[in-house]
Amino acid sequence: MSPSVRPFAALNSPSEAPSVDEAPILHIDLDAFFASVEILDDPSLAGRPVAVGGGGDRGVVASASYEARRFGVRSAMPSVVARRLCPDLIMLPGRFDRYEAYSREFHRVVQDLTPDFEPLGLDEVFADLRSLRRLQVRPVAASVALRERITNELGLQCGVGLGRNKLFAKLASKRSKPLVVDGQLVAGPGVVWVSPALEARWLEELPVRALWGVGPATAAKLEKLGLNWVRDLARVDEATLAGHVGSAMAATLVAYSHGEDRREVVVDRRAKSLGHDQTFARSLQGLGEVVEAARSHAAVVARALRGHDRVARTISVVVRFDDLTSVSRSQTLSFGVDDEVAIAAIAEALLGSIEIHHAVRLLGIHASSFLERSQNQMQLTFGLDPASLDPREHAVLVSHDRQISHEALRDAVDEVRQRFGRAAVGTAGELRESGLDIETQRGRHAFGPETGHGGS
DNA sequence: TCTGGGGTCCTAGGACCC
DNA sequence: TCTGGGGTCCTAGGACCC
Repeated sequence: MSPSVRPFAALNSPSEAPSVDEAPILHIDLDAFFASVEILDDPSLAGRPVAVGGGGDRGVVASASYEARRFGVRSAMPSVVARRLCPDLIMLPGRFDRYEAYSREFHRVVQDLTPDFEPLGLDEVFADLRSLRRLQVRPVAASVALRERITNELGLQCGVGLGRNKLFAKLASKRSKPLVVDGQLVAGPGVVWVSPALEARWLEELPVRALWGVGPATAAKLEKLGLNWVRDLARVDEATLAGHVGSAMAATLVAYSHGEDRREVVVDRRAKSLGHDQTFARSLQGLGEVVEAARSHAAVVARALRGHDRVARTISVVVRFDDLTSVSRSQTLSFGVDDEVAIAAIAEALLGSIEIHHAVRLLGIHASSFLERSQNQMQLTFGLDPASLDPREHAVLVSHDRQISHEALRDAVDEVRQRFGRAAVGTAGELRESGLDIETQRGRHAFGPETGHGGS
């Protein structure tokens, strides 16, 4: 059931146009973004069912054109299913450099309206309009102009939502979009404002699943409690709810059910982690193949870290088996790394502690606990008496070389192995037998269990 | 129909410090 | 002999978002 609230229908009525204080938060969402970029770059695709995503047996749809959606194709749907629903579906692998380029242009247009905006992924933005109060900016007029510029300058369609907070702005932008009804495409209103007077009516008709943060698992828990609608949440005891969904989620849900959302528009959100995951078309068999894959993963992560001018103190690995169970391991170092040999060494030691009992369909390596690269050495020395440090770690500090010392890294790898006991060491031995020792990669680093620094 | 890859945040338990 | 409470950091796993 959908809320019986008209979209903002009076764009030409100044008396109904909200002020910045009535509609301070704006949310824009580009329509079918990846698929639309593909169609712009290849106009022969226009009017045809196009999806971007993984094409193989294990792929999913990342973005689907409205023509594809008429057949029921949706984001996150397995590609196998999508092709079944739409045999003529044109499945494209995705060109993220292009999407990033369009995304930058998108942000440039938003920037012209206000610098107070927060991107979410490549195709969405929240903006806080309050700094425009004194410029007499009217949110609806600004939204209409924004849509026009995005259409004219980028060739992309989008929907805009306006509301008192992020919760309502996002609900509104969703309502602004085109809709597929009985296989037919119905145009959306383009700009929707949830006026404060109508907030309660919007919430009244909304299923819990429509709220930010409520996915399949939480929705199932709520359903068991008889909580299917947002209005049900408004009457629930928060402490009781917390017993089922955790205290943070309970507080958030109860607040949302009353139309309250304290989330700010955060302008300079900096990444807190960065990683690379890959699902293999053919699952990997045994530790040797997994370790080999980890090398190239480490190189990807290292490049990304350097691209962001960061070093990471924490390296994590995640392995997903064919039975879809996952295991992760992580290690936090006393220093940051951004070097593929170092990341590979830590990752391999962590992988050595995982029992590879099934074929491996996914491997991920992630980096977090960032330091500014320029701070790495200083961070270590600040407040520390070098005399209290392990002499080998001290060697890192006194070296002004950006590269973490051989010895410090070897100690870190040893620490991983100590944490996980003999099994990890034994597994590392297997690595050597499989000829995958890390010293093969660069020649001067060797982190075998007992070899010390070998190398050529 | 059977689940990607980029991320964020939360939780619970344990270690450690004061 | 048996036992505090708060705070921080780390780890593993889970859920969610685009």
